[in-house]
Amino acid sequence: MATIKDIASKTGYSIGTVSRVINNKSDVSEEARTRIEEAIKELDFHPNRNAKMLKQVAPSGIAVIVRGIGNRFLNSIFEKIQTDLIENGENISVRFISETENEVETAMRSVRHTRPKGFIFLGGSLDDFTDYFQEIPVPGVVVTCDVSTLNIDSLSSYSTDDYTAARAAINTLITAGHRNIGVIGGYPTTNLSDNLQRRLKGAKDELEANDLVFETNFNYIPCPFSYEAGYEAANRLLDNCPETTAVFALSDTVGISVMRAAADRGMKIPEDLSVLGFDGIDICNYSIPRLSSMKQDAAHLAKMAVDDILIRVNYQRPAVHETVPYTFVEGESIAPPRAIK
Amino acid sequence: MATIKDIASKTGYSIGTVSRVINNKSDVSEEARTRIEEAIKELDFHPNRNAKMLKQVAPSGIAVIVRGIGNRFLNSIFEKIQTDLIENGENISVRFISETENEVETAMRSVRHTRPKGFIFLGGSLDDFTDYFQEIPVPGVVVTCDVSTLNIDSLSSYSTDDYTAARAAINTLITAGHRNIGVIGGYPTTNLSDNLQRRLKGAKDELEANDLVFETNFNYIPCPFSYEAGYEAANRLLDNCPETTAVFALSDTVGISVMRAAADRGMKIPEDLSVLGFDGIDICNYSIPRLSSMKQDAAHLAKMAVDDILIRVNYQRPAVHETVPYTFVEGESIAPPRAIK
DNA sequence: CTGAAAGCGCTTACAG
DNA sequence: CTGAAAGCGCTTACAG
Repeated sequence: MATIKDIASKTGYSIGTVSRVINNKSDVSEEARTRIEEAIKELDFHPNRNAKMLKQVAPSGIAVIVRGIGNRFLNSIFEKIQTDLIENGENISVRFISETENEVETAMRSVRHTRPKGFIFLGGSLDDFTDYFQEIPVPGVVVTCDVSTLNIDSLSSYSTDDYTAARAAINTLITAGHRNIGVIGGYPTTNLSDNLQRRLKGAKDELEANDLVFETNFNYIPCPFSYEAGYEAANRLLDNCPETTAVFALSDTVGISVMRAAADRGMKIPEDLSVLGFDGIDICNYSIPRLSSMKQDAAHLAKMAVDDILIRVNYQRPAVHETVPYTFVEGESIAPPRAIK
Repeated sequence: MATIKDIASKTGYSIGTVSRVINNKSDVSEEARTRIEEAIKELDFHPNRNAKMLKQVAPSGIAVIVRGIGNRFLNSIFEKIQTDLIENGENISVRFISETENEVETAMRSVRHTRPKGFIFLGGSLDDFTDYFQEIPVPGVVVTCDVSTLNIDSLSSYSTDDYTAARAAINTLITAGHRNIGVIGGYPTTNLSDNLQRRLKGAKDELEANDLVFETNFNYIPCPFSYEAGYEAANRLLDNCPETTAVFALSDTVGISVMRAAADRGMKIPEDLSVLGFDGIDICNYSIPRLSSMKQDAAHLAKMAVDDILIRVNYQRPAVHETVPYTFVEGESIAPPRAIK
């Protein structure tokens, strides 16, 4: 494998000069640049990144960490962020990690080894940031999860107002005439700054504000966001509360499996059961029936995150925490309950 | 950030000795090991991977390259491979790349920088391997794509027999009584070793063996594997051939959107239109109706790939190319055509 | 504009 | 069992 030395000896220049052309430094003669570039082509030379990073001081590029490998919603944000970043001429490195990994530890490793100028986190757990992010010397922004309560100067966040969106979701069902409403998805913890907890709290508060019940493991069934888990949870809910006429699913994936579970019980959607999802991923528009959903604005979130990091990477600016509007996307999965039709 | 020198001076040992305990070499006294390990904890020292890789000669770990970021089927294989590899105590590094990137170039960069012992490729394009894989000095295995025709000594492959599975798919529809069959998905190229091309060829051959037509852009509509593209393709197909009673979709994603498109045209599934997908991903079991599919055995593919690479990483063995059985998973999306009911 | 030299943080023979 | 030294492939002041 060709090294910088091979290029140097082949062209007769010193490795210092070769290094300068590799890194597009200005003080190199045209002739040197041309000859060295030719040699690089010829020998198929690629600088060893380890050696480069070992010595280089200036951080470069933006590191994106996506927490949730198969997560369609985060994937859709990622695709937009990638496009935006490339348009702005920034190098980008991505890591997809599973929900069980710690994104901030991943980031710390990244800082040590690849020295990015800044981070974008898609998804994330509040606790991970609380424990470690202070130690990371470059700015970051987290998307889909409000971290304003953490008060970390270098960490912005852009998220949907999950609490309000969830209240609106329940309200949509109530407005359609439903009084027997179930909730499925997520897991009950005490960390109320977590976005799923806000979603849950919103559902609870709106139900209770309307004198409706919200009881964990009765009409609220926690579950992970997979089809399988959602299906089981839906069955538990419908076993517990056979009079249920509407379900708010904390994610679209769960919403899809709720529809399936209902169908397997001979219920028609939306006539016998209304279902409302969350996120607004593409499958909503292709399921039968189409799944109504509280849609998070992925494109907007992506744009805010990119603009923010590109500025804060170059200028000292306080972190900002903003919320982007959600929209109710009407599908075909909500109708008034049979009784009042 | 603490370096190996800090540990050395803190403990009074030389950096050589510190390096030995970091790498679990045998010839270190118990006392040295203990004291150095303590210091490592205390100073929160993490070896700089760039420096390590720069010098280290012995390759380590298995690199997995997944080509297709949001691909549910490849994701499901990946999850199993990850588990298998961890159980075997192997370090694993993953890269998710998009279909437009070249997986072999990614691998070459990886070799240069992280020196893995071997590669597992999930998905892939034959052409990329043809051009470059010879230059990679460690063994590899590609999953879902048969590369036996390439005759690269260091490259195994495990795949579904796409050709036969596709013939069986069409045959299933014919057996159900269909004569007006459409095909959707993939793209027609000339590279017949590509797995999608085999799938396509299988469909074509089986149709023609039964005196049925297969005509690109008439009853075969090529399209990328997204809901949106599948939906449009389905509409084109049904516009072209209104008498279609069954569709073979080259992926489940496309199958789902075919069902949606048909429903939007007022067709009932399976009464008016039978749909058969390919891959057997989890959504098949949660769609309404459940999507019948030619299922690839993800768990089996994963196990074969891991066993293969773990052996060939340690012993000189010829590459092997094997095919794992597919299974027809019956859902609720296939019925006889109305006419003969 | 260019070269010579130091050094990034490690690993690895080589001595002892 | 341990240390001293060379060197991995680069970048970066420093001279000139």
